[in-house]
Amino acid sequence: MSWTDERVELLKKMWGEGQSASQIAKELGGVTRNAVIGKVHRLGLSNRNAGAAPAKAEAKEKPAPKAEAKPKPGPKTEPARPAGAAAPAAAEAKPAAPARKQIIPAGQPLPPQPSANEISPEALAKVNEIEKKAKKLSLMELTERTCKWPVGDPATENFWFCGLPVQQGKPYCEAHVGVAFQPMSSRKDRRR
DNA sequence: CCCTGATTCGC
DNA sequence: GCGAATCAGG
Repeated sequence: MSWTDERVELLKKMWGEGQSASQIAKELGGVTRNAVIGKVHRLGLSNRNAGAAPAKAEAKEKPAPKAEAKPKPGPKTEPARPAGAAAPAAAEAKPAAPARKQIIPAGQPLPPQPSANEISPEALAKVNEIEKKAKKLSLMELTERTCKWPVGDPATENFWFCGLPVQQGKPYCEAHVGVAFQPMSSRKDRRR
């Protein structure tokens, strides 16, 4: 595969969105993350920060900068370099969820959720919290590293998958891993 | 161990 | 220019 215009464009786009090199590589296909990173650097867009945190002051090194570089030969004042400031990742506009109270209905045919088991109350609270931040992805939007925790009623319109970054290895995000993998305890009364 | 980006350097 | 290998973190 070669770096065609399209591919480079997608690379720029994704990198700008903060996607990781490996994700981009995967998306592009035919290249490794190394290739992506290499390209990113060659394109000179390694800095994902444009005009942010110039705090650091490093003007040292290069004791003999022979030729004098004229940083601003132009007479006009330049705004430094807006570079690819791009969008700072403003969260997607939430489709103003009409039915915001999607509290899980009573023990319905819900997936793994141990319903009101005795999971760490904290864990549950945590889940409720992150579910607000959930990406609310559809089945087809799920990827290798998006939390596949289902939320809502599959038979309803307001059904989606968490979609947050998964915990490495697991199929769920940190919060959901917390409630998904419980050391099955409570139900120890197998009166079979 | 999984991952991340950064750099090097032979091609 | 390209990207595998390697490095340096998390």
